[in-house]
Amino acid sequence: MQYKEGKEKFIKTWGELGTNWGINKTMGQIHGLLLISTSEVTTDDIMKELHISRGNVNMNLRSLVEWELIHKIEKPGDRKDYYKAEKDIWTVFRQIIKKRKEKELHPMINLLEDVSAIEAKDEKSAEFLKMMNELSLFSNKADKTLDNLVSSRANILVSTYMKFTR
Amino acid sequence: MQYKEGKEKFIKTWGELGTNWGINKTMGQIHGLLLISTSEVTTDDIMKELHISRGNVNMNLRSLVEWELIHKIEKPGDRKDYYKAEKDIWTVFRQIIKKRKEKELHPMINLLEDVSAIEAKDEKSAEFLKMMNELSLFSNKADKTLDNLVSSRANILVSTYMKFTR
DNA sequence: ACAATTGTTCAAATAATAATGGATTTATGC
DNA sequence: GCATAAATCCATTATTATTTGAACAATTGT
Repeated sequence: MQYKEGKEKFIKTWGELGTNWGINKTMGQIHGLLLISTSEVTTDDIMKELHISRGNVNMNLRSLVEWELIHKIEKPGDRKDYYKAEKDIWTVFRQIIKKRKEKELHPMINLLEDVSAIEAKDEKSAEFLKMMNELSLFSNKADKTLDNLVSSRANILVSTYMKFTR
Repeated sequence: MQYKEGKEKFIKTWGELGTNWGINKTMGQIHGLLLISTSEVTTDDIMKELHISRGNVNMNLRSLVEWELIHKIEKPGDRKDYYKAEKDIWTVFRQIIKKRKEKELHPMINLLEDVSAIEAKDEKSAEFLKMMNELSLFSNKADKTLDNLVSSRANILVSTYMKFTR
């Protein structure tokens, strides 16, 4: 396989993967492109490479920066913006977990707390409360577990471990 | 808050959550409805409750059965199909992990293996291979970790643990 | 101050995804 | 085996999400 083919396959697949992680296809493709770039890239580089419009690139770059998956680099004496990806995979993973926790887990935890306020006056509401309680226990446990994963030095531990288990 | 309101909020939120987990909105809502039902439900029950068409219910019930998040129940002397949800949250979670692993992680692992076949003949391809290797290490580690999570008796352990950490 | 370059916004167009509802198939009781 | 009820399929329609591109704003060098 040639480099070019591999690159294209990777970008395509990375984009598809993104759609399952709260990252849309183009956003994923841009991220994939930056991940394998040896140098910083500009909006025009991306437009040319992925055949997408300036507006699209701009919006998705903003999202990626917001997710802290890429970094903007301003060069003195150059009015272009340059971007480079966070290349530490573990950090990328943690960033995504962090974002998804905010977007998904927390609203659910809040909801479960809210709806626990109903009265258990019959079988239906009793069953409902029972399920809400189980979901609460689970969600809160998951929240804590993910916090550990994200905030801890697990980074180093896993990176080291990985070297021995490939 | 009344039961009815709580129920509606839960179903709505569960549906929205689903969209982030490879489960579409309606599929999530049906799952939510079954999760809090005290008895087995039929297609007509769901149509009435969620105001959606028979075809839609049918398609999504099939997906839910395929994901093993709900079970079909056939009653002798009754030609209707009944459904009930898997109510053990840990099992639900494991089922979703299992499905997503197949759908997302495995294609990625395969891709990474494929593209590792390119030659490292210049800086770009060397960098590319380096990143593919890091992603491989990470993906394979994740795969194994999730396997443990899904297949092991962690079920019992976590359920027990959860009782003490709420 | 002006021209040139780059970045940003957003309404409209397009594409992707999901839902409908009628046609068809399947299963069951009589 | 026939009538009927339920399930399934799927072409069409509706909805939602994404992309475009042109207008506008910001920045910098001259």
